[in-house]
Amino acid sequence: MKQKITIKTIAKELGVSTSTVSKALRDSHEISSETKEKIQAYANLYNYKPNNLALQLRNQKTKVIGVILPKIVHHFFSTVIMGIEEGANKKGYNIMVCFSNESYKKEVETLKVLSNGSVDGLIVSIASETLENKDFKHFIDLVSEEIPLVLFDRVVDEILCDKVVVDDVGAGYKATKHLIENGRKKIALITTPNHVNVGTLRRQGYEKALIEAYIKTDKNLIVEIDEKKDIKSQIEKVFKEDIDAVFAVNEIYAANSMRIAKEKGLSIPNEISIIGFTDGLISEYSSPSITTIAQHGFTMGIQAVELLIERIENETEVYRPKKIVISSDLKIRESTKPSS
Amino acid sequence: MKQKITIKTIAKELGVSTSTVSKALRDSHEISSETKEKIQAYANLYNYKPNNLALQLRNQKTKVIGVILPKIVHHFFSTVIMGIEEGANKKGYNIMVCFSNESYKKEVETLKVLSNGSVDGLIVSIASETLENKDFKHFIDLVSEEIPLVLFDRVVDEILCDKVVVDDVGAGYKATKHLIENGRKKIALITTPNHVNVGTLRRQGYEKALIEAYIKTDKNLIVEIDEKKDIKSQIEKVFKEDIDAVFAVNEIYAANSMRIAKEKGLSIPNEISIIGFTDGLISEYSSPSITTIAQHGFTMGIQAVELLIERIENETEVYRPKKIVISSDLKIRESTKPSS
DNA sequence: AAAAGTCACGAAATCGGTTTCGTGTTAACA
DNA sequence: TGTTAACACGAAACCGATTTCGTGACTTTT
Repeated sequence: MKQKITIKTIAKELGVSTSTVSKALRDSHEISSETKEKIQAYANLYNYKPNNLALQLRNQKTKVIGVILPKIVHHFFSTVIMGIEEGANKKGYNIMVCFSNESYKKEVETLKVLSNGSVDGLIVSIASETLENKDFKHFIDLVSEEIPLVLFDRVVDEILCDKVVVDDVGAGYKATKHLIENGRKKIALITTPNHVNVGTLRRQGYEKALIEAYIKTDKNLIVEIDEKKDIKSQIEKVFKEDIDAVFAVNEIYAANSMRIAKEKGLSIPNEISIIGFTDGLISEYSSPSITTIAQHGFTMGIQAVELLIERIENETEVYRPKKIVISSDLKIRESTKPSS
Repeated sequence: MKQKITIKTIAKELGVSTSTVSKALRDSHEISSETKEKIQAYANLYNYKPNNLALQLRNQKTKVIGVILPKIVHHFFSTVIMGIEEGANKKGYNIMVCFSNESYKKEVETLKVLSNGSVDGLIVSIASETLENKDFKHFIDLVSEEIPLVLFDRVVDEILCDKVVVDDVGAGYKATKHLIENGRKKIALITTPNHVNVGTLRRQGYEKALIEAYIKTDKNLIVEIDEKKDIKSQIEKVFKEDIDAVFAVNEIYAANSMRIAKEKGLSIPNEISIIGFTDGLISEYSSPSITTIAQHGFTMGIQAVELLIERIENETEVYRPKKIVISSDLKIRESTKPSS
């Protein structure tokens, strides 16, 4: 990189001190207008830009927010990032995005690197491996260092910090209830393994709706997907049962279910109704389009970042963790309708 | 944030100088093993972590790469980010992601902020507004400041820097040729406005394939989508023409075309074949699944970041801009087949 | 004319590290 | 015993900004 022009260069070149240059550039009243003009002209001419690192070091703040996500090729996380970025930008912050790729080890490392002063605060959604092995020490350390932290979507009670979550139980309930109201009784649930708690919560909602309708939950209708194996073949099994609806906890599972249903010659939504989660492009553009629970990722991002910046900028306040619950909406499309 | 422990704290506490602490922590031979152990033990106990900002300022490098994208809720850009992140991480870099949201103004601002010393180099895909008004001064300034810059996908000749692009002409040619080989003759092209040059290039490939097959290009079969208006209604117009195939330059246009075809009761791929661009989830999961040109976003990301880091770490070299062309593959699925 | 106040600027500390160079003490060698 | 070398550590400069405090030169007041 080309040698950058600094305050020192300007000072030497114009025969003044660095303090004078600094003050002149910040338009201080201490400096005569003559000198100011001279310095400002010079700075403009050589396109002087103050070095961010120096400012960050001196001010003890970076105006950067670290974001750690499990993955990104996923409509929900993409929209959350958009929200975070927009909210951050509005307050003059930039974001530094990293991915854990669902790996515990990478999460720990990334957290360590970012918490060394590179960022003023962090927004994280926990990696599934971490959720599985239940080791949250890296987060707890972070909290005890009092580095502002907001968890979203995938959160756990063990970590005492601000959180933004979807009303997963309510969402699972809404989805299931919608199917029941459509006259469906044999509803399959395609969900994640138990340790990914959002899956568990959505399942609770599912079970609650069934109980209310006096339908016995049937374990054979519930599939916990192991993402390391082939997804489609795992879902196929449940189609051997007698079912008239599928509730999938994400878009991919829903799309796979639909494909299987079609292959089996089942008409959607007549013979079988399908409902998904995450209102992404697949749901919108598949045919029939898929009824989903819209998670409002953008809103979550905005809320998370606003909460975080609030913490960063008002650290005097007593620390009492907040939890924001975003309600989700049912978006009815073509893949569900009352059974005839 | 809690007062962080610094080298100075340790020095004072143990009655040594800061230089001694620094050396001890870096395991210098200048320090006696006694002293080293004492200092290291203390540092561990209080969980000392060196302040990144201080190091960055001193070393004059941040180990951060800035990435500016036009948008992210887009499968192609998501995969590129994944590639960039993975490549960066492998070399010990982190990435700072920003979005221009296709806006010229935001692109200029973001570029200014990031080039103030916050990053060692930049990877950018140009905003469409910038392409439209052809004002590249902010990029040219960047290059003249010798800040390492790699452009990808959306690039222009006016900016002299490293570039990573898809073989767009070739891809457009491959797609069109595939349709022609399938016996299609009346091929509609759904593309972007002219200023987005990837669209233009793909169109060149389309025209080349037509010419080779002695098919006259028909302007009525070409639609340039204005994304500010409703996409679907713009595409619908071309369906009033007599067509037997559609080549769409991205996934969204392809999905919309398919939807329209279905609504019109045209059978896919028999009566009409559809081919898209960007091998994303929509193409994979829609039914019929869509034949596409796979852009290899992940590879592009990796290549871009490797090129950039090469520049950052070997600045002595004479500067001769490189251009890497990633070839794209045709991924044949259900939406195309020979006409009977 | 002496005291007080204003103006315009510079010296130096600071942020948190690293690194060069210097120095006092002790051990080894001639 | 005098010289030299090795050892273990500290002082200070440096990265690039900001900011407090001090000061010399004038001007104004009494």
